[in-house]
Amino acid sequence: MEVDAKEILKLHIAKTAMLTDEQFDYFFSHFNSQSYKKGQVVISEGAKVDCEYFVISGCLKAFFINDEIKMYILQFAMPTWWTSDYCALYNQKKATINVDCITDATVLCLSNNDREKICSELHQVEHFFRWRTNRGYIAAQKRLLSFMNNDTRARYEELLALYPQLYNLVPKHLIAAYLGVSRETLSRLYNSHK
Amino acid sequence: MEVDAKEILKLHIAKTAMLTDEQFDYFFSHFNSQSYKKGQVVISEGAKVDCEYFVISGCLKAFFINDEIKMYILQFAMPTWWTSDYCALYNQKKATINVDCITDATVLCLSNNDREKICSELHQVEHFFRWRTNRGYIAAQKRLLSFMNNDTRARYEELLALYPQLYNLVPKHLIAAYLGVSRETLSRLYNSHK
DNA sequence: TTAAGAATGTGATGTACATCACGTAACCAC
DNA sequence: GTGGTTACGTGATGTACATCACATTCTTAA
Repeated sequence: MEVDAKEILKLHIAKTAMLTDEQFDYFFSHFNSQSYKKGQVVISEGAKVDCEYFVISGCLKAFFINDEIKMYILQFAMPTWWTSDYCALYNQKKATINVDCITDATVLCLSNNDREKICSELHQVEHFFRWRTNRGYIAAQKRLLSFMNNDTRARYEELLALYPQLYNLVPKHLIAAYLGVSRETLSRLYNSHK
Repeated sequence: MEVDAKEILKLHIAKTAMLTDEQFDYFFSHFNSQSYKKGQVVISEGAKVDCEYFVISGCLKAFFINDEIKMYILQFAMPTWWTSDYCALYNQKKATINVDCITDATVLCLSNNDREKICSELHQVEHFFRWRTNRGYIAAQKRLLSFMNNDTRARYEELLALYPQLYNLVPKHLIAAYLGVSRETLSRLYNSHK
């Protein structure tokens, strides 16, 4: 399992950065493996945020709760995805969002300090994180556009096209929370024909 | 003017990265200064995207046109902001969004190739761009949350709190296009008391 | 100076959604 | 198995918004 996780991260990094085996081993030595049960909380609003998380297996969600009532999902985190409360992490603030596990999950944790340390020690690691964040930025911008431009049905179909696994993996009210509509509306949507 | 621009960029970079004067001069040598008139197009959909733009003066907008009808504004770019079609730029694709000038403007252009070149040559430059993108990512995520969570009035007030200059600088239908509502709705919104 | 085009206001009407309310079915714990 | 919680469907009603239509100013160019 440990070995698997290391291999998964290695392949993931190799797509963007060139690291020698020794460099990668050094890089990897800063990660801690962690296992969670379905429903377990990883980051909770108001708490201190120390780490970001690289998902090895399972599925997490990053979400915001408004007025203690409505939940909005910022991101589903599947294997090889990164997640955290980046706003809190990078600015050393208390968490404003929550992260928990939709299924049992294993992740690799990297602390903020260690990330900054290895980024300054290894230029290629800094390069990797620049590109990773870049892709995240582009994805967030696309989702923003989709929000403004498309109606709920189109966004629903877009989501399932992007993550076909999601339909069977997560309960529908979470999909609704990602799309930003009520579960009732989503239910009516895919039960009406077409 | 040239001197001003250089100084503005230098101060901007210094907030995130430590560059010696020679390093900064070298960095700066990759930028081209460019002036535009109000209404001039910087990037148009379907065209090749070569550069990103650092705004020295004036105000630009990055926007998407849907079905040749409705416009959605992704970003207003004010002095010391960066803008481009990053999706197209980083993936070497044709532009899917447009960028043009709301007012007369001067910018510093940096080509994709040159950015990658100086990023690999100067670790501190890579560091700068990682942080810049990071801030963009966090801002995009916040805006996404605001879209899901807040109604139009709250988003309108949020926008004006963030950019007080905007109210007098840009026509209201552009503010509506940023908020993702019709200009009629926005008009009714701030003309109804409260 | 004038004419044309933008930007803005405002009414009337339609609609996609939220919300509330209630019901049923599936899952889990003891 | 039984009771409790979670997931999910579906009707009725309300509302924030889009859309269309038209009037009014403000801007700009010839």
